[in-house]
Amino acid sequence: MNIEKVITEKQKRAARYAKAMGHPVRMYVLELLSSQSCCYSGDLTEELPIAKSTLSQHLKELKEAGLIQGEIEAPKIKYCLNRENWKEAQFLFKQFLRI
Amino acid sequence: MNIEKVITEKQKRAARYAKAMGHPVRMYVLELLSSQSCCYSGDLTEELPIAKSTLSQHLKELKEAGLIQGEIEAPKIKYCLNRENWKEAQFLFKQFLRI
DNA sequence: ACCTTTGTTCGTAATTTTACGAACAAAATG
DNA sequence: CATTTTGTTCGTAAAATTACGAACAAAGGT
Repeated sequence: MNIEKVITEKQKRAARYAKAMGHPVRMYVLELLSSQSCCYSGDLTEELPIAKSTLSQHLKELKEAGLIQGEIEAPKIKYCLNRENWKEAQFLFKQFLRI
Repeated sequence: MNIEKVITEKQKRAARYAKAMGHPVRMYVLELLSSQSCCYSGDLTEELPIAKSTLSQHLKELKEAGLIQGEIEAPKIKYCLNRENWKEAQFLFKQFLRI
């Protein structure tokens, strides 16, 4: 009854993405990026009532989960969805939710 | 820049569901329930290599997020998806992921 | 060169999550 | 009525999450 044998890789990947989506601020960022292709974190700092260090942490989590990526456009950083992983997330949730 | 004004209720609901889905064990349970309409937590205890108290905690979280519900069928408890909220989750993720 | 802008990292703190075993509760079964 | 089955709750501990401000780093503008 090894955990590796019971829970599939797909389930783990889906859970990983879900976890990253599991905070209102991160959900906000993802939804923004899925609607407008990219944004600067400065915009987010202005819009969201959280410290920039906190936002930075949330963006880092989204990056580590593979859902977004940042591109330096000095002195700013342009964030976009990571299209490949976004597609995977779409696929996994589609299957999972049967939609 | 009130948090309530920036982040929508939908985003908060979606994040709440995502958070509940954000653990492999809970993902496993949800996927099982979406595939077979119901199960007994005893079955889960046998399948999953975790303490029954831990499983109970995960089921409680899924219940509190509104994704599942338990029905007493003494001495067991039968778990099913909460169809209404599951539909809402489907809807929210469908919108969010654009699928 | 200096200053401003932009964003990360660090240090810290409070809270939440995850996990376990032991104890407990409820109810069926012998 | 004692025992077994089933699952929750409690106590505890370790780790992760969330949040902030201060300090720092990088690079563009003056």
